[in-house]
Amino acid sequence: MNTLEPAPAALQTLAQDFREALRHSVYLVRRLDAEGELSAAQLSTLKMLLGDGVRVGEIARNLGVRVPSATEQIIKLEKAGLVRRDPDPDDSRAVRVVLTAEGRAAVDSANERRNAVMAGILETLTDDDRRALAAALPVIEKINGTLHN
Amino acid sequence: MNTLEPAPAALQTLAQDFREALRHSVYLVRRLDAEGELSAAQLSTLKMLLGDGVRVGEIARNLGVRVPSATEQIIKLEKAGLVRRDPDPDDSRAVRVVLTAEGRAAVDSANERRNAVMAGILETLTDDDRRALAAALPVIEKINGTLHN
DNA sequence: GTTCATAGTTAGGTAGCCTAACAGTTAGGG
DNA sequence: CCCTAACTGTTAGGCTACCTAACTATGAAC
Repeated sequence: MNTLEPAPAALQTLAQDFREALRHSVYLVRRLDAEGELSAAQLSTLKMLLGDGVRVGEIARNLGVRVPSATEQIIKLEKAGLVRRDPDPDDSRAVRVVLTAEGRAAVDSANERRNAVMAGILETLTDDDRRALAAALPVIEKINGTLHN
Repeated sequence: MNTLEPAPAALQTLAQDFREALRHSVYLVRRLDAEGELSAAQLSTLKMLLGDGVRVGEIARNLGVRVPSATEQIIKLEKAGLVRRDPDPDDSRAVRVVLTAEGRAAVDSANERRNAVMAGILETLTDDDRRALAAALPVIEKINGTLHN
């Protein structure tokens, strides 16, 4: 659209290719998550709780989902004994979700298992490949950051 | 685990970081798909049909889903008038799924819209960022390729 | 010409997301 | 004060996209 850009065609191509790569990666993420005791959504939720108690709204915002979706995950996790819902001392409307000891253990083991699978894949790459990947990571994170408005 | 590796810790870290980046990217993909006339699953299915007629099993394999899931998508697309199911002349058990003219148009427009959004994001990066990203793309594709067994 | 394998559909179930409607709590203005 | 508006979270109901199991129909092998 903008003829002042140096190489708009290259940008389009990169956009297309990157988008395609991400689309395929969704399947990879799916496979990493498939054989786990914890679903992707649950693991993401738990990870967020590693600090102190977190409110439901904040969990939803960080996950990029609506509040009811976060509530749903939290209820499942609570039933599984991985989180606890404490009343917020400062605001009795709010809830502070905190990890239980089991929850913490579950995060650790799920993370380790997934990382091991990914490390296994990365092991098959060349050093140059891994360097290129590492160099692009901050960029990908920057792109992902676009989401947080 | 393997002490013979030159830098196992770095590999673990890269695995962890890359996994994290991909996990976040799922939300980006979700956003790209959200405001579209075509769902992600439908667009992926349609894209695969740009060549000649493709069999249901092949579509499922390429999408990384089971055959009934592919059937389900195809039926929806057929109802929307975007694909046709022709009998396979060589094997009457099989079905050849082909794009209709509307289907082709839908792929094009959906692709263009999504690419434009992604290009808009990439535009905000530096040249170095884009170079790093472009360099990593083949690596990411290689990793994704791991899926196809 | 049974028997076994293969291609696809149908049926029924689950996870994870959504919006709309609700209940309880807080905060501000008359 | 209290009444209204804003906010936090839950409940209810619905959708999409996946799954497994069971089925139909055709093809292949012997």
